Amino acid sequence: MTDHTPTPAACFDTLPLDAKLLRAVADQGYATMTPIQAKAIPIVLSGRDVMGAAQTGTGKTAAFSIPLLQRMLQHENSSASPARHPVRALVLAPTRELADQVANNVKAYAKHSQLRVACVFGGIDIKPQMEELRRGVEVLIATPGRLLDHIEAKTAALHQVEYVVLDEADRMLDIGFLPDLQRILSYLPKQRQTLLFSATFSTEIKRLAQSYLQDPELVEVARPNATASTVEQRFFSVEDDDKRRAVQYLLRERGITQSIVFVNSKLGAARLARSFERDGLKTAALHGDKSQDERLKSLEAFKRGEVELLVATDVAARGLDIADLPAVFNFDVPFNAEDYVHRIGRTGRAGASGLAFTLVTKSDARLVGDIEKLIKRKLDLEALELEDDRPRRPRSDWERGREEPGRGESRGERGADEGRRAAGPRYAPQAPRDPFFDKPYVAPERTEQPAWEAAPAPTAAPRGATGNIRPKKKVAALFGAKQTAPAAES
DNA sequence: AAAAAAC
Repeated sequence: MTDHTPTPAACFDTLPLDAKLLRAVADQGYATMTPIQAKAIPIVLSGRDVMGAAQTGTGKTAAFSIPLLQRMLQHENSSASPARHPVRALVLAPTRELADQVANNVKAYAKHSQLRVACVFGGIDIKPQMEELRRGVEVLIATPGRLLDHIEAKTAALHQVEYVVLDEADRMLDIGFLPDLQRILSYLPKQRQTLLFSATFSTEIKRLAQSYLQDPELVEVARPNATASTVEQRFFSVEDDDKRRAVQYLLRERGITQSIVFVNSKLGAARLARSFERDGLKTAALHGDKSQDERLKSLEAFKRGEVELLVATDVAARGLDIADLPAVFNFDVPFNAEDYVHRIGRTGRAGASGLAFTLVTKSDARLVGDIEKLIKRKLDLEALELEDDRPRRPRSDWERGREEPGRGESRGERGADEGRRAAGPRYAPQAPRDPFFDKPYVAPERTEQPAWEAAPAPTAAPRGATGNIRPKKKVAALFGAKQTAPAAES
């Protein structure tokens, strides 16, 4: 008896796809389908509505855009009015960056066809978008607000839409886009194919699907709340004041060339980015208080490898696809456990391995408990013992402001901590001793084998060797007995 | 506690 060998992944060229699409897929370097593609593409080709649960980074965009393009190509010549080109496919996404990214993917798949793909979102001049729409667009990717602007300005005619995709639908509901979605969908023909993708199937999502999808087929590849097994998740107990140093320590310790540092507030992101920049790290910020132009520039610089750290709010948590991103930091524990899953989903994409480091302070105990419940895993906290041999700049006024008496609860603890710090001048400016801080930042080379894979393997993490990371403790042990009873109270 | 989106 032969034991069952894994079934070989199906290739795109086994699908009944137009040669133009197959060529575009091959141009992208894809041969085999991901699980969601293998499941969803035939269903979409059959014309059925789809309700898809797929983690980001699973090839979701290709899973819906390739079969939709195929269906559009099949009917390319049957267009009633060849002179005019109404929007035939509409894709809605929750954030501007996501819309832009989806559009770039769809454009790549459509590049050998005559189908025109455009993207509209807010924060940038509407006039070029109007001009592009006026010239004619078959596939439109949009964020809801700006699309409504175009509808009102009568620059987007949606009365001929045949295909609709609601991407990251749960996020769109979170943001409060439901009224906008309802309005947009009311402009569309009832006779259409609708695809809905969501990380979770909450009651709200189910209700949305019930209203706007017809007899949808459920496509589920990974448990919606599962985290990629290829991501090494570590939780470090730190104090607020040590977070920045902890990040820099871990970057060095694990040889991380690039990472996203997630924070909970826009202001926090701006400040932290400035601090890292002052520390000599090539840093960019990405949050909703930046102009759209700056946001796109930050993201592009990061994707090109010119920027080492991207300090971001949850605007970057979902869906963004950054190739070979070795690590993600949760500088702040996210308020919603679900966002934790999305944040760490930026790394370890497409089967690559990744690191997800979360910095936990005492006040985060409850949030960590929420994460434990969501990912159904017991989490261990590790203590970082940061040596005080790092060159430090004087703290900013803001940082000093944080030490006002009466803020935070860790006054007592801090006394002992200050004693330890007294061993070395913590903030005294001095010449950098560490080559890490000396050498100018060099953009990491994009190679087949990412540089970080050469870094110490997860199991060979030099914790013991350096003695800088103390053994793991149960969350409960660090935060008191409250955490031991995960059962919902009251 | 906050973030995301239209002006």
